Formats: sequence, C-alpha cells, structure tokens
Amino acid sequence: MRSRSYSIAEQLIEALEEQGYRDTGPRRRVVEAIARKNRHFTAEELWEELPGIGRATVYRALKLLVQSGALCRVTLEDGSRHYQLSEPGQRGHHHHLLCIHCGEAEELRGCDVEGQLRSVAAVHRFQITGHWFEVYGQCRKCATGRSA
Amino acid sequence: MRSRSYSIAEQLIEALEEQGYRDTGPRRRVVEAIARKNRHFTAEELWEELPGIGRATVYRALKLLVQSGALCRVTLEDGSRHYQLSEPGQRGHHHHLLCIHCGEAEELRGCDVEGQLRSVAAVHRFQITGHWFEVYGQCRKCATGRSA
DNA sequence: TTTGCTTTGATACGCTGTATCAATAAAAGA
DNA sequence: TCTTTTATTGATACAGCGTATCAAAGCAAA
Repeated sequence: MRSRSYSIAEQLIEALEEQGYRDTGPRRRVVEAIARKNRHFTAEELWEELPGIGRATVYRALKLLVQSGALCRVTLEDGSRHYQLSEPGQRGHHHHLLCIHCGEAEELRGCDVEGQLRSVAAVHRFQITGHWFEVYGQCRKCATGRSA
Repeated sequence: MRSRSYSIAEQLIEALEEQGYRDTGPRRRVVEAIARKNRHFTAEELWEELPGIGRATVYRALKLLVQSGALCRVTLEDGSRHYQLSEPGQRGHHHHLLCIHCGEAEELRGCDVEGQLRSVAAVHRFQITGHWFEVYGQCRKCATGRSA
C-alpha cells in the first residue's frame, strides 16, 4: 500500500490551488465538510454545518470547486440545485443517477448519450453544443428496502 | 378546408377549461400573448408584454397551463426557466432541442432515451422513476447564418 | 338580484444566489 | 522578521424569481 494517498479534503484544496486560489482556514473548513458528505447536498445545508463561516464564503467555495470540476452541480426534479463530489478521475462532463430517497448519486455508465446526440443532430440538422441529462430513481438498496 | 380549426389561444383556454378553470379576460390576454410567441420565453418576459395584468396572474396562468400539458417548462443551460408551447398532440413527456440563438425549440425525435434508460437501469440496478434531458445548440438557420 | 365561488392584482414575503466593501489573512519580498 | 501586495472573508444589502395573502372584483347559477 502506497500511503493512503490524499484525503478527499486535500484533493479539493489542491483543485483550488491548481487554479491559483489560496489555501485558507475557512476554505479548509468548507472542503472538510464536503468531504464528510456521502450524498448530494445543497449550499444552504452545507452552510448550516459551518457555524462561523459566512454564507458568501460557502457559495464562493462551491462555485470555485464546480469550476475546477472536483464538484459537480446536479439538479433535482423539483429544480433545486445540489452539489456532489465528482468521482476521482471523472472531472469532465458526465451524468448522474440520483436516488431520490437516500440521496446517493452514481455516475452514469453504460449509456451512450453522445452517440445518440450525434444521430439526433443529423436528423434535426441541429448543431449541438451542449446537453443536460439527469436520471432519477431509487438505488438498489432503497428499492429493495421499500418494495417489501 | 375544414375551418381553420382552433386558434392556439383557444386551444389553451380549452386546456384550462378542461381542468375546471374559468375563461376570464386576463387569462385570455395571457394565452393570446403566448400564442403570439414563436420561441420559448420567460414568465417575466411575458408579463412585460401585458400591461395592466398582474404579475401573479401571469405566473398562475403559466402554472395551470404547464399542469395541463399544453405548455412545457424548459430549463436553459444557465438554469433559467423558460416556457414553450407543446406541439399539438404531444402533451406527455418529451424532450427538446433548444436553439441558443433564436430561441427556437424543437421537440426531439430520433432519440431513444427510454431504451437507453432501460439498459442503464439494468447495469446500475437502479429503479428509474424519472429523467430530465435537454439538448442545446444552434438550429439549422442560425448555424448556417453564423458559420460564414 | 342575491348568493357563493373563483379570480384578480397589489403587496409582502421567502428562497437562493451575488455584489459591495471595509477588515483581515496569506504570500512574497526586503 | 517586517512590510507590502494581493486575495479572501463575513456582514450586509440587494436582485431575481416565484408564491402566499387578502380585500376587491368578477362570474355563474339560482
């Protein structure tokens, strides 16, 4: 075993530093709170867990982390904005499966969105520049726990 | 030719009446303004075109029309909410191709989202209950007009 | 008409996110 | 270490968007 590598919090701080932002006390507290999360969360929710930290600071940190790709923004069915850690090595564009019960968010595999889009572009003669795709449902654990 | 059938405005009023809502003066003005639109629009934008009509009235009418399926809500890349007439006979769930320049919104054909979702559900063992999919780009006219 | 219900518009409010700005902290240089 | 420079912070005000409230007005049916 090759050291237990970086903690999640450290990786987030590093993502900020890579962009030229400083490693400060308040930011550290924000990323530590994010690292403790095991589900997607809202900005407000995060802020409530950080007494003494300004609301603006939390929003700012989230924005920078999303910019860096370390965090991603997901939109729930009701339109509310949540945030979620990107899986390691997965900073580019990707999609999520969001569990509406436990809040688990998996990154989507086995779905050829891009391929579909190419065919759509051809059919409609549209020049596609972006898309947004989220899938909602129940994860395996929640589905089995509740279907009984 | 079999009369020019209903105007769009009348169809919208009808969608409201089907749900038990009344045909009133202010609502008529709202649906007429919607019928004049040939692109997606925001609630605020619509309201500005309707001097004398209360803001709440506009928002209320939009909500009812979305409920009825006659109008659909689309989300732009920046997260802003727009509205758009559903194409006739297309009140259920469907997806859009949104032109980021002219605001044209086509309903998406030739994309088997549901089929893809079934395979995703199998791979992830997720019980899918909903999804959200929007595609952004330039329509044919805007793409050719600007690429020169 | 009268009665009962819906709708309206003005307004206040709530939620989420951003701009402002003086005070403070971090980094870099002497 | 001290100083200078620049970024960051937190309080606050504000902006955008949508909803709740409520008295007044409108519509429908009797």
